[in-house]
Amino acid sequence: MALEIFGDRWSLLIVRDVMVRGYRTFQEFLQSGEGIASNILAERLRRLRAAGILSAERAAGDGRKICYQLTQKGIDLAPAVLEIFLWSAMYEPTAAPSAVVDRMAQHREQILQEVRRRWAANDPTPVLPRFGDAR
Amino acid sequence: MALEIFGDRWSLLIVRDVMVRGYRTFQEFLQSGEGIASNILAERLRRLRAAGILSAERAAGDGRKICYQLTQKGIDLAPAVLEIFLWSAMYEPTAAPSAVVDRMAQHREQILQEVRRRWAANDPTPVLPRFGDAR
DNA sequence: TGGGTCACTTGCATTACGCAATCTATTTTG
DNA sequence: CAAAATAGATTGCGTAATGCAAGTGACCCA
Repeated sequence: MALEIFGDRWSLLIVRDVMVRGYRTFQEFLQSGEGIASNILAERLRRLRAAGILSAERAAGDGRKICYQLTQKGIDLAPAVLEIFLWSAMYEPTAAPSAVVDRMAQHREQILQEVRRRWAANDPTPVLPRFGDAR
Repeated sequence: MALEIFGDRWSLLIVRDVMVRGYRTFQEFLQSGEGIASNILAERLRRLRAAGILSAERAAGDGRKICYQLTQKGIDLAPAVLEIFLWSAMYEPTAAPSAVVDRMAQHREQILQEVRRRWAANDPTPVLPRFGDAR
């Protein structure tokens, strides 16, 4: 399995954040509340780019910011991310309300379509609210 | 997400091995060809038990062996493991033949049912052959 | 032009990991 | 029944990864 890439605590979390929370910049990842250190974040972003999962370009309008986005290879992780989320929500009491989760579990394809649509449209609107923290 | 549990290189690999390759004992995990060290394996098995994903009992017939099995919580990881496998197979050239993978991708539910059936029946027959190594 | 922001980088202490050897309990062999 | 073998796991030790705080250079804004 792809655990050379995801075999660590942060990489999949970054992918999820850009995928469903619409995060795009270093600061957003850094302040996402999971507590990743800045050097580790930089290293993971570099690794994800090297793996062809993220792409990066300077933000139009603010030359300091770098805008990270999922590649096709990256967005193709959506089903895996969704399944891990659903499992997590099923067994970790602090996550999203179970009614919401149940509904999500019954409409997997619909959710994936929406995630893919937002990716294609470059729409950073979060797919999910943050429910405390659904980590 | 459940990356306190899976945020490392080995835990998900162990779950996959017991889920689809039918591995049950310390030696089988150790010799699975991924190269995990014995101290790390012991620690991961302990952690997975503590997380309620694996259960362990002495093997009937040979009191030295310990037979690890997935709990309900563990087998519920099957969809996530499958999606990660499919993604991996899609993007890593060394994995299983693409015809096999394509067929799997089109019959997800069927495969999951088979995995669950073998779990319920305590049938250790591998679901997949090993294709070199589909890691 | 000065202060703030942004994406990192650096230095250093702590922790995790990989490897080989070792230990205990149990089983098999002679 | 004693000796060798096997299974699961632990220990010691060197290396790599991680966390934390501080710093750097490019860029933006008043």
